[in-house]
Amino acid sequence: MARNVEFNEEEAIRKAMEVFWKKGYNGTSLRDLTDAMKINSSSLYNTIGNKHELFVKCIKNYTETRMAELKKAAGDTQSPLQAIIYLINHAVSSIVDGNSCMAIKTAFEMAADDKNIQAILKADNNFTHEFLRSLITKARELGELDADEDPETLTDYLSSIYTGWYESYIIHQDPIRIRKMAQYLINQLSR
Amino acid sequence: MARNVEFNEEEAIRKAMEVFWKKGYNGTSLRDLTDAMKINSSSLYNTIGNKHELFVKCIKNYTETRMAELKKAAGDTQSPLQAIIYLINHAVSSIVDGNSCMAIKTAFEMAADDKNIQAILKADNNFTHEFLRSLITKARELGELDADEDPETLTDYLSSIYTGWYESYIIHQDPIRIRKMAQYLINQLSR
DNA sequence: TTAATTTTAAAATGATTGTTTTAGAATTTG
DNA sequence: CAAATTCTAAAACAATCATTTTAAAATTAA
Repeated sequence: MARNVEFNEEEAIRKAMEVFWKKGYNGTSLRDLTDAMKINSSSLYNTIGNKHELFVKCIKNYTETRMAELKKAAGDTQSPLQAIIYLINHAVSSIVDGNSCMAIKTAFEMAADDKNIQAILKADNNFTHEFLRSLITKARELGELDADEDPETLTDYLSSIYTGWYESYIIHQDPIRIRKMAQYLINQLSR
Repeated sequence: MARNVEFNEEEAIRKAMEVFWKKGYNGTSLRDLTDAMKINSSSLYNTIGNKHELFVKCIKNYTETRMAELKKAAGDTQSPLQAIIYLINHAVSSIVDGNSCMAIKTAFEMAADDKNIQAILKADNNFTHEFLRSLITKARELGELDADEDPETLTDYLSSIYTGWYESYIIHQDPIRIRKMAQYLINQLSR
């Protein structure tokens, strides 16, 4: 009948994601995107859709990759508290690596006005929440963690805490500050 | 010699700030601005400057207003710990009011690429830091706060913690979650 | 009042925005 | 191979972008 799509859609979306990640939705032009994806705009509109639809695919790709990574990290079932500490240190590493989190940037740029985007971020958030909560519950059962607060709140508290660390790093570019805040948090949990 | 500027520059900047605050820098067009400011673009360019210069004035206005509010709140010198708790609750109120913080939005949208903006946010951050640190130091001298961690780190920890609460509220729109996280933090400090 | 000067509104600027059309090259299936 | 189909590249699209120009209205000081 006819030929197939020439470019690799997955790879093209990954390229587009990098651009959106760096420049934000409104800061990215369609030419920025097609340049990075190395495809013509007609191909883009034929196979993927318009700018907004492309962005949705990118942010979904981003959150799904993160969820997969989290699942993988779960495989190493050390003690639950150690797993939590591992996750905190993992966050620290990605912060001081310099590229800010795309989900956070997107939340502040778009989620208040764009219910579609908001729902995607919410799903991602809920996944992380579930994941963390299960670790916290296990840690309490094993006596690794105090049982003085309800686990839901502690989960919320933990899963939102490092957003401010990203902001701090953007503004001050100081890895030591981030590491110290993380250590402070870990000390709070461990005692 | 010649006539004076007709419009009130301060008020015009305040109007512009509201637009930037809501839509971000890249999401705001010059027409959005001149419509809100109720001035012609030629007047804008003659008296204030271009879009970026206007934004700088807006974000400066925002941070300066916040600094003034913080100074005012300092006047009520209750116990330093009570002052800290007051500030936490103040943050909660402004979060659940719905308008996200302009400084945070700007940090994630621009500060990584725009050193000028970064410096303004850094100055604002340093001011808050100094303010909080002095409260923390006093609280420790009065025995209201444990002296087990260095005050710099605790200050960093506190001043960055509510950025994640803003994000949580944008995504989940749940005031109770924010209040519980704040209460958890206050309990951590007070015990 | 008049000359000098500046502000203003409206229109024009060229560049860039996101998106679509046109036309032809490529590929698949019968 | 040949017809059908769908892809791709390049150009065109109108709309909007930030910014500037034009020209007249307004205000000031002499």
